[in-house]
Order: sequence, then C-alpha cells, then structure tokens
Amino acid sequence: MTDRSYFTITELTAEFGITTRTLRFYEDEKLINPRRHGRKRLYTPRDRTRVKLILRGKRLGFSLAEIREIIEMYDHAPGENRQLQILMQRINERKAELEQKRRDIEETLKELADVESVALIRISELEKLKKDTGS
Amino acid sequence: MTDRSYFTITELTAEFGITTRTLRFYEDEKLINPRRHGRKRLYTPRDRTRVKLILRGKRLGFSLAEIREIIEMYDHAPGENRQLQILMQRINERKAELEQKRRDIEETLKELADVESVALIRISELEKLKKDTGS
DNA sequence: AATATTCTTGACCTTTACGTAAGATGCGTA
DNA sequence: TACGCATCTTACGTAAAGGTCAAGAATATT
Repeated sequence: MTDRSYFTITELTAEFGITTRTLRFYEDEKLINPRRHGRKRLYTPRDRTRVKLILRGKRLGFSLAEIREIIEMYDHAPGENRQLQILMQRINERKAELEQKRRDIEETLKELADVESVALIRISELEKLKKDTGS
Repeated sequence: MTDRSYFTITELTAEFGITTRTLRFYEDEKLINPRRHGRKRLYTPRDRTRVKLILRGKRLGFSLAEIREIIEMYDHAPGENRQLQILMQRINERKAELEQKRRDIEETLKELADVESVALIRISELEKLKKDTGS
C-alpha cells in the first residue's frame, strides 16, 4: 500500500490521523507540494514521506520552522565548501539537541518507573489488607 | 549554591535562561507557587526543581497542561485503589509516548549521520581537488 | 437529472505560551 | 532626599499551528 504512485488528501489524513486543514497548512508553509489533477491534490510517496518526517519532528517538539530546516538538510547537501561547513555545524547542533532530548527522556522514564513502583507497592498493600480482613 | 533555602526571581531566570514573565506565567498556571516576602516572590528549592521539570518537559514537546499532569503524578500517589489503577494507566501511556519519542530520536540521529557522512565525503573530495590542481 | 460526496479556496477564530509596555512600590545608597 | 534598581500588577499584543465555517466546483451515485 505504501508504494502507490499517488495518494489523495483524505487517504493521507486517514493514515496519519490529521485533518485536511493540516495538510493544506503544511503546503502553504512549503513543507510539501503535491501535484494537481485539475484542482485536486495528488500526493506522491515523497510527499507522504515528508509528512512522516514532519509529524516525527512535531512529536519531538520541533517547530515547523525547525522541521523545515532539518528536512532541507536531507534534501540538498551543497556542493560548495563554505556551505558544507555550515551544514556540518547545523548537523552537530541538531545532534546535540537530540542527545539532550534523549537524556531528558531517560530521566523522565526513570522517574515514572519510581512512581510506578510506589504505586505497585500501595496496590499490593491494599490487596493484603483486603485478604487479611477477609475477602 | 543549589541547596539554599530561597531564590529570588532573577536568580532563577538567570540560572535557567528564562524571563520573569515566564516564571509568573507558570505561577498563574499553578505549576509553581513561591512564597512571598511582602509582595516579592521567594522560590524554594522545590519550586526550582519544578521549574527544571517544566523546562525538561518543554524540551520534549509536552504542553504545559501535559507537564502539569506529569508533575502531579510525581506529587501524590493516591491511597485509593481505583485512583491507583488510573495512575498506573497514565504512567503507561506516558511511558509509551516517551518510548515513541526515543525511537523518533534514534531515527533522526541516524538520518543526520547519513547526511553528515555524505557531507564529509564531499569535503574530502574538495580537498583532493584542491591538492590536485595545486594548493 | 437530481442528489450526494469529495475537494477546493477563502476568511476569520482559537489556543498556547509567552512578549511588552505602563505605572506603582519598596529598598539601599549617593 | 533623590535616584536607581528590582520587583510588582495589569493589560493588551503576538506568533505558531491549526480549527471552523462558508460557498463554490467537480465527480459519483441513484
């Protein structure tokens, strides 16, 4: 199903759980640009991949502007040396950010695990109480 | 420096790179509630920790409402069984979200590494060219 | 042919998370 | 005492990311 040549707007909204407004908004923002059949939009697999990247970026808390930057890095590695240096710098900045996010996630998961174990203990205490007082 | 009993508002803004407006806003939103000395706010280490949690949540793309929920889980593990079940459910939802984010991060890091290696190859090609044509 | 469905373009509306400016208050100091 | 900060409250402003109609065009269905 994913290697079809075109998708309609509602197919994509259904697949990704978003609205048509959202896809048109991303188009306004130049994040995707679907072909047209008459006036109707036809999304290519490439557009679909872009949407995936956008949504992934959003899950990570990036703004659309930041997501645009990231996607642009994927698109064209420049030919000129100066530009390549700048690209390398951007890549390293994003890497650092992502690694920070990763640390944040690990910390949060650990804290949630702590809360969970406290809750589990309480639950088992309640079970015991129930048994002791006669189920 | 972190185990002082009180911090002023500007101390915290300086430490976290945020504005006073932001701290007052979080207060309006009941995410923190500093004591007062007269009308001036005095932030306890607990408030400071909260701010850290809030900013960490923001880096991970959580809204303030979501952050509030997460912080509330840390605060009071309830005593009643039904509430404990609900808490467990919430914890598992958050865990799943965080694990998704983690996968998103790994994917993005991998893609960035790919872009980086392409860029590095180009750079070395340019180096070679420069040498061949005479530096 | 009439109706329903899908898609289109506008246009204004809403929520979140603050920014920013105005004016008052208190406190140390020159 | 006058000044300069730091802080306070109040209130309007704003950017981002869509939501929500409205009204028309194209296509499909009965």
